[in-house]
Amino acid sequence: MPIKSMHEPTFMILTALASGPQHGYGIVNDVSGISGGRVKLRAGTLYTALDRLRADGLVELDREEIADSRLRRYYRLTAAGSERLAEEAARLRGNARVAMMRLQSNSGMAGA
Amino acid sequence: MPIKSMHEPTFMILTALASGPQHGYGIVNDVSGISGGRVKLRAGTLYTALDRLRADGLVELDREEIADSRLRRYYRLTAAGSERLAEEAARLRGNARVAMMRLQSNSGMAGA
DNA sequence: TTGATATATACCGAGCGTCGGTATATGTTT
DNA sequence: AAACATATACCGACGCTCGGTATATATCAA
Repeated sequence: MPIKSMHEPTFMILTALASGPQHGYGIVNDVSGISGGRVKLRAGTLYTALDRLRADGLVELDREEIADSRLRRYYRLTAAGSERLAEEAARLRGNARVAMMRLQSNSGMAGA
Repeated sequence: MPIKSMHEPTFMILTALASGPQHGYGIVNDVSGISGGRVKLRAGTLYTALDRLRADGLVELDREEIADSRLRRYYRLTAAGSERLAEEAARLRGNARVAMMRLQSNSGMAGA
């Protein structure tokens, strides 16, 4: 069966991890930055997604640290996670391309 | 509030209509084609989405025809629908770009 | 002529992922 | 003392899609 399409928050989490391991809160901030403030990950979304991505083998635990007596749990992309993200990115780019081409070739059609 | 992100089937329906009015079944076939067979719109998804998009003012009824004693209901993008699709396409392209850049700069990191 | 496939519309329950809120806990800033 | 940032995690509600079903006509194959 064809690969099911991914939601934006999930895609952004994988993208955040594509530049190296990060902990949950770091992902939230990174995603906010790379999306121009558009995607504000909710705690519920983040940790639910992280658990799901781990179960799917796309993300795994990197290490745990204690910073200022607060736990930091770092996650990283697996090889499968990188592949999956690459596929998704290619799909998004393709979809964007088709839409833009069609919009452009019909840009002057109002009322025609 | 920021514009909520759109799911792939919805995006594809708008894209299909970006090249001109089409009826429901035509949209299904068009979307299958432009997605390389990846997105097979279900009847439930299509008509539910069409109703929602009409309620949101992104799509409107174009005309109705009878072909071979079967009803054909044509839909078209509104100006708001075109704008919305353009925004979405730009967003997708941006997301794909960030993901690809990050994957590329980390392409040789396995085991590092 | 019976069944399968294509065209064409539409509804419905189930499932999944996100949203929004809440809880817990520590450190810093006002 | 209150507010805010850091940091994790759970939970109910909501929305969109999935998968199945229903209806109806036309064509094509067994």
